[in-house]
Amino acid sequence: MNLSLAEENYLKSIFQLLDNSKERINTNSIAEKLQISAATVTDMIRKLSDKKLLNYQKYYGVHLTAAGKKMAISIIRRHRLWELFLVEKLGFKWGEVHEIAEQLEHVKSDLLVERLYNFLGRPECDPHGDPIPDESGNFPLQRAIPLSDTKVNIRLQIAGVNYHETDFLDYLDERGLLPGKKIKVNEITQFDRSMDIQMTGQKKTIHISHEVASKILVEASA
Amino acid sequence: MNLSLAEENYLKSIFQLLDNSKERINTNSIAEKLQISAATVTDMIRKLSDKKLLNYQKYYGVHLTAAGKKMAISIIRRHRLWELFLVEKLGFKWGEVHEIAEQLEHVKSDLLVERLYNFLGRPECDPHGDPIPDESGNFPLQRAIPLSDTKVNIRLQIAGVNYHETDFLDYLDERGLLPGKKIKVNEITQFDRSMDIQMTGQKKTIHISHEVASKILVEASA
DNA sequence: AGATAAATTTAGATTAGCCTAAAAATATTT
DNA sequence: AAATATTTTTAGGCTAATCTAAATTTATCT
Ligand SMILES: [Mn+2]
Ligand SMILES: [Mn+2]
Ligand SMILES: [Mn+2]
Ligand SMILES: [Mn+2]
Repeated sequence: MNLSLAEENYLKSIFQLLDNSKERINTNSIAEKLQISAATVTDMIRKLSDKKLLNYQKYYGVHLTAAGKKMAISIIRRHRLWELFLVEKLGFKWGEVHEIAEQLEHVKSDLLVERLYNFLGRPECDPHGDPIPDESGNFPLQRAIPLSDTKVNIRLQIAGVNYHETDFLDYLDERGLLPGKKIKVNEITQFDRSMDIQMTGQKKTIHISHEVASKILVEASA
Repeated sequence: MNLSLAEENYLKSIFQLLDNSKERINTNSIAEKLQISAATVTDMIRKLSDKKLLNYQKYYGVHLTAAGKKMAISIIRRHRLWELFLVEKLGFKWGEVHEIAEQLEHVKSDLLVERLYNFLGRPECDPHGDPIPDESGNFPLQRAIPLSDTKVNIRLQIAGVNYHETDFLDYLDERGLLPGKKIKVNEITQFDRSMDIQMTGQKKTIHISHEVASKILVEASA
């Protein structure tokens, strides 16, 4: 099945909106995510339905078929591999890569993807800590939790973020709060749930709001 | 100026057809190169003419403006950098990369191109020996000549090819006749101008036709 | 020079992917 | 249960990039 750029973007967006939990999503949510009109979405989901990539029930939204899901995961895989390539190999910052990966993800060549995957060392996560599915479409287990859900004095490692706006990524960049970095929460202010955190081997503490902490993902560190 | 994929392909093809020598090229040659109808070409060159990327005189063909030439060179630069990336970094064979580079060349990001260029060591040639223009659009000097134009017993180095069909590249691949390899012509058969060549440090000689020799580019070797 | 051939343009369609406005269906509120 | 609001679909249109067939222009041949 050879899909157009537009079709691929719809599938990817629908997959992300379903979010492994919702049974079906509605026309308007797709329209909003892709910043196009609802009328256009109706046309396209009808087309994708004809191609058996999703199930569409008039007035009641869509969900992906197995084939549609497979395609969506493949596009996400490509996106994340390219993002990692841009950061790891070309020295881009993590806030700079999304737009470029939006283009690169549509390059059609299975061989290319597999070679890129190996070139990058068969990675499990992209620069933002998002999981990269393997060749078969299986996602690696994610055991990261929001920093805001942890307690003080536990050794943690930054795994990624669950919010991808460039401003936020730049904010973390400036403070050195990047994936792989080891940190510890020194104190949590009960009042506003803001926290003082400290990076392993550094004296200085960093104070971040609950809002920020809730967008940083961490896992237990050895 | 943000060009569509189609517009970029027209500019690249027109640049290649003009070949640094022709004053102007005609509608049919573009149609044939891009495998589309002449009527479609007329429409598109009118559009590119409106955008001041080429000069078009009805019934008398086109030639590129400075702006059009600059764009064309930029696309060729991207194409060749990606081809080199695929061969050097991802281990593709030189016959496998063209189609993928046809897609990658249209990814829009100047920063990406410059980072890729540096990642590859600011190269002067793509995997087929074709010159890669620098940031300003200047092509490195090419001093390679067809193998068929050389004499016997001169130390030569393979620089590239001037024919890019996969079958031909595979033929050279099988015989180890790749860019960088040092060779010497042992004997030229007057009758059909076929030649016996030998790779430096190897006993075995390889016999190739004039046709093949005319498609291999070589330069003097130290 | 006139006839014929070839190349080019014009005219009229088509498809994908988008739009707005109006109509229809569903959901929510009173 | 009506009325109202929201969501979705339908209808009709637009642009980019393509096509075929017909008309026109230029080039070549006798
Ligand atoms: Mn991204
Ligand atoms: Mn995309
Ligand atoms: Mn190529
Ligand atoms: Mn191309």
